Amino acid sequence: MDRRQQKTREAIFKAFISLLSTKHYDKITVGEIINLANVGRATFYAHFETKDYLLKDLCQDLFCHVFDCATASEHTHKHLFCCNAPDSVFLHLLQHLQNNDNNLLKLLACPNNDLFLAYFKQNMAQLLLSQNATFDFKKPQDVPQDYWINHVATTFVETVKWWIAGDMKQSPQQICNYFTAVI
Amino acid sequence: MDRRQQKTREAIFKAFISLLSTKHYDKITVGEIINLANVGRATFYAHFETKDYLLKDLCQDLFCHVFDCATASEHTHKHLFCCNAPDSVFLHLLQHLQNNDNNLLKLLACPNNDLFLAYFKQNMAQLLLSQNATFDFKKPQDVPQDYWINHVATTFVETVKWWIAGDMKQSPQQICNYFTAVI
DNA sequence: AATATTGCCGAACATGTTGTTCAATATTAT
DNA sequence: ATAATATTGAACAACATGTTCGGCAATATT
Repeated sequence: MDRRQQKTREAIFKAFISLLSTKHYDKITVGEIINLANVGRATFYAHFETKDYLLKDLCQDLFCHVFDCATASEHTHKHLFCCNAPDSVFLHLLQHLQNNDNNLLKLLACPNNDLFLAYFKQNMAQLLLSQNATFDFKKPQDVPQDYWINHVATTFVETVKWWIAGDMKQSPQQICNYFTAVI
Repeated sequence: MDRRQQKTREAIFKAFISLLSTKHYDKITVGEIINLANVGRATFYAHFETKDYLLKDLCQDLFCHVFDCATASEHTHKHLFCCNAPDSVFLHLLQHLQNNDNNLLKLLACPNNDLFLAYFKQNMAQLLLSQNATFDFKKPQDVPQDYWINHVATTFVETVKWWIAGDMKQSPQQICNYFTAVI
């Protein structure tokens, strides 16, 4: 890809993230984004059809990386999955979050950024499906599978939100314990 | 209150609910609302500062009624709470939902109506706090109280969402069972 | 019943946002 | 070098917001 495209794309992403951390998604205008990104109006629309697509693309980039890491870790540090610790994929994600990889933290802390959280949840559910065998044994017998998946994904996202809202005073391990305690 | 005010207020609420059930909150314009409600522009703004306040007021009206019912039921049909059935307040709410009281269903089924769901959750959490003694015994010992409250409220809201998304094929009792199974 | 108060109307208005277009310019690839 | 491609910035129409106003209609007060 053209170096120019990369530069503007990243500038827009960066400006967007920065704005998201200070105000609600709905209240951010394209004008603000392009000002902060120092990019022409026409350029913005050459990259992103609308603001909604910008968020979508950003999420795709972000989650693609994080969750690829998570699944890749099956191979790279497989030990996490081999020692009777079926929750470790969660722990792993929490540690990523604590390191604030990819500014995910900023976005999760945004006031009411529901669209973003929906994408997060969606990716979680997908991950859970693929990891199905690993944690399946926990599921109560008489509950539908999709209900269960949705519940676990939701609970994880909510747990993270709660963690961040409280300034992340607990360790990832501690949070992971809370999470597994209620699941 | 003046009869005229009531009429327009209700007309606006009705139009708003109707629109919400067909499209996303963000995409609804004040113009559409006043057209459907058959109300002048200035009148709308005499009643509601902005569209956000309209939603807020609507939620207040709705939840105030539903949750007042729920807490009032402690007195009116106290039997629900006296027979070793600490989950019955949930069942009670689910039955309300199935009857589609106050069009709550329509609103819950809306695509991505996160603000509304946030209000719902908030009220749930409040209810849980007030009912604390009733269900407290379920809480895992080593988990913070506010984390637990948030978790239960979230799970309930998600359960309802899942129920509605699947066209409410299960009975309230069945849903209540799922809910208690995962909690 | 007469009067004062209050709410409604609807049109017009300033303001701001969106998404498109276009010609000029700068950067990259061949 | 030259062709292809990305960026710019300004201008534009279309639309949404929230305010203002004088005239009108429904209520409340006496």
